[in-house]
Amino acid sequence: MDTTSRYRDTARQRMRDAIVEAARDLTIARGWDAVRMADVATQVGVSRQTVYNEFGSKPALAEAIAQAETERFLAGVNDALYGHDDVREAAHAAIFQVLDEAAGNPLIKAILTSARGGSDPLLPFLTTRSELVLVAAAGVLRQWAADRLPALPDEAVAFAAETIIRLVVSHIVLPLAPVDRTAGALADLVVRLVTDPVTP
Amino acid sequence: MDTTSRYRDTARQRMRDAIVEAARDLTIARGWDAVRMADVATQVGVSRQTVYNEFGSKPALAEAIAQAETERFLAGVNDALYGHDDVREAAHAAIFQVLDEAAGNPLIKAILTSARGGSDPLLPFLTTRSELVLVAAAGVLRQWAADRLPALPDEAVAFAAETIIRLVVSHIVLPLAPVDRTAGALADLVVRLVTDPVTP
DNA sequence: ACTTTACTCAAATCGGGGTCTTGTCAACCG
DNA sequence: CGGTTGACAAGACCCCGATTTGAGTAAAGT
Repeated sequence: MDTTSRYRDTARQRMRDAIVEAARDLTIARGWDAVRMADVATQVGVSRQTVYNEFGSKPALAEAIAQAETERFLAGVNDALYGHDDVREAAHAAIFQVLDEAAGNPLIKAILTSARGGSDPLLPFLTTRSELVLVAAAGVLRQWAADRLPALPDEAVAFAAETIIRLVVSHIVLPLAPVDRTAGALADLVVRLVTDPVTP
Repeated sequence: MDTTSRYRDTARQRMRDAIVEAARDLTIARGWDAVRMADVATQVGVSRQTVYNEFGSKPALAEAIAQAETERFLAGVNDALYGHDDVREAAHAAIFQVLDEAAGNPLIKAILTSARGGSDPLLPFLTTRSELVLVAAAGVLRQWAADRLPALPDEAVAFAAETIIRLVVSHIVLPLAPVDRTAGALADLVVRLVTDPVTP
């Protein structure tokens, strides 16, 4: 029974993931309001009722999409940061990755930039999520700094993290230079923020 | 005739200014789409036809409003910068002034933040203007830096200016701390960007 | 367990009639 | 002349029923 229930759960989980993924793809393709629960079900190959059994409502499904996308995004940032020993290289990799993903993934872009007054026709409730993601991203950066730059005072880390996040979002919203150039400039700024003597 | 035409021109200019000011006030009060050309005319005390004679169309009037507001804004930044000898004080004054004005003046806020996907119901064509204003603001900062910090290389000035502008806009869009605290933190950052040794 | 079918109901969509605004013109005044 | 007034066509906008769509629920089938 243990194994059975475990199997059941993983199968169920697989189905949930498939539904979320299908809904995600449809959302990217046509926008959330044009996504029909029936379409999602058909695409996955289950019945509409099953989708309702799993997620309960359309907003709940949207929430699941947002959550999954957020986790993927934060994991990506985390991996980029920890994938390099040099501070500048780590910062560059993470910033580049975010800029690149935002350029190609409308969902991520919407999540990261919907905090503003912008009324994206996509997911109206991402406005709430946006702050959560930005706060979570700041947490990732702070954790990484605590691991790799333990000498840096918390205050300096917090300011650097917030500043870099704001600048990255700003460059997503209004890109002026190519992505790698921007990533390079911001990575340099990170180094300066992090190696600078504290304010006298 | 010289004096006559000059007088005519200043009278005309006064009327144009009055029309723009009235239209600006109405826009702030009710939003641009709710502004009727007839209301503007009545408020100034001229006929609707006169407004059309002066500006030609409603979009053209909007353009005039945006231009006037932009000039006032940039002049304010300029004055704040040149009103202090100390770099930190000058930066603080300018940043504070912009944050404060954006908080209280919806037009300025719209102009500064409409570049993004944000579909403000106010002036849809400010999207174009936004970039112009930000570029112009960068120009003001660069000129000031050239006057007050001639030793600083152009490249460093350009990066510092763009970075500060992006951060200020970011704090307008998503304010987290009180205005004076934000202004203080950004002013400190200006000092660091400006006094830092260049990248080795 | 999942599917199928059948149903309710709220909200979005559509259409059309009327109103309001813009933009233009010409006649009129000081 | 510079401004006002009144009139007017064209198009945008608004209100309001009629219709359709799609979310959500229930129950029976397999």
